[in-house]
Amino acid sequence: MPELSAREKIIPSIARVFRRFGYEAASLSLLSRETGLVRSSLYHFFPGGKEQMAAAVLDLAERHVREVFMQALVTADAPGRQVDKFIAKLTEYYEGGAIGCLLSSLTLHDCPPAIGARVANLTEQWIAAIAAYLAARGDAAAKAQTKAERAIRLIEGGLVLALATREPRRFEASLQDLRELLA
Amino acid sequence: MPELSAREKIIPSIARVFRRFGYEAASLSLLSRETGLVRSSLYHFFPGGKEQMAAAVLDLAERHVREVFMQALVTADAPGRQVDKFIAKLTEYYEGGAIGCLLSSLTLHDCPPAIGARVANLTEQWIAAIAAYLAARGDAAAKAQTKAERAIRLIEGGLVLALATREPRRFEASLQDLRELLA
DNA sequence: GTCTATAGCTTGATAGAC
DNA sequence: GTCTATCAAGCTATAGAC
Repeated sequence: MPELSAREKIIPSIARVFRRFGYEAASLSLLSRETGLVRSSLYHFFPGGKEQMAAAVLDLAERHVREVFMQALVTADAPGRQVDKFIAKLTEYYEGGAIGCLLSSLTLHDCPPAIGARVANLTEQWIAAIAAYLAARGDAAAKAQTKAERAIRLIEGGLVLALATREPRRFEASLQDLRELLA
Repeated sequence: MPELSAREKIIPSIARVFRRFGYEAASLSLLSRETGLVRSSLYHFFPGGKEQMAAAVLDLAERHVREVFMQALVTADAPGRQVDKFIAKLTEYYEGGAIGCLLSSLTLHDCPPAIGARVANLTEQWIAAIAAYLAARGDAAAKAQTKAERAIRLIEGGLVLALATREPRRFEASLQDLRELLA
């Protein structure tokens, strides 16, 4: 377990603010409150300001998709339980449908072009990773791609519905559909 | 065709800004530019400011769901084409996946409690309306409810995916799944 | 690395002329 | 009904002490 730098330690807090408020509304005051650092201290770590903070958050999200979500699909505590583990990690990250997704948070509304491009890239990576898993399981390439896109839609649609109706259990229902899709 | 008041005429423009930018980031400057009215003129129509503008936009959206989307499910140009018409109206409203949904725009990020509550209510109305359609078609009540929630997830998830990857065609793919679900 | 202080702009909202 | 003018508060960002 490598020790985290002061900079790395605050990135999850920053990520939470972006997920909750989106790019524009994630003000430095909110980021300051959530990280426990005053505004100018944030500029010490991120001279590029908000945009650099968002970029750092996306770096972490990219690693999370690779090292947590996709890793769950290749290793599991019990044999044949990869999908269960994947879904457990999703539930954990999205707090059971109580908090939104970076991908939608940052791109549903306007954000700097560079950030939007990175979100698009990360989303494609995620789809490709799920498609690769399905292909390794025996699906034909085209079928795997279609199912992977459907999987992401299930996750994102379930989150939107859960947040809009304030019924987190609707995200859980979405994950049940996801379980069937990937099984 | 009832003639529209000056107030009613600008509401669609206001709606577009909220859909594009969300509640917080939909600034009066943006609303002013889109409607062609200066800020104080907007306050003439909406003394309650942004929150009242959002409420007016939700009133319109409620009517749209009832009078356009749900109406499509009960009347069609050709017999047995209700679902096709419904999907055509969705494509039109969401501009083929190029623009987001009010429901997600307003609630994915923070917004005044009254607005959040109204979005939750509108979402439930929409689910209930689709469930009622499915029940009238012969589905059992519980099955109709599950399928209706799945339908909304398909629409919302497809929009998020289309916007995040800047690939509007992914919304169209989502609507194909919706066609199968409702058929 | 963390802070105080401050600059300069944009925000939501109000007052009042026409 | 549309405008100009204005306000206090919030915003992003910078300078510089410790």
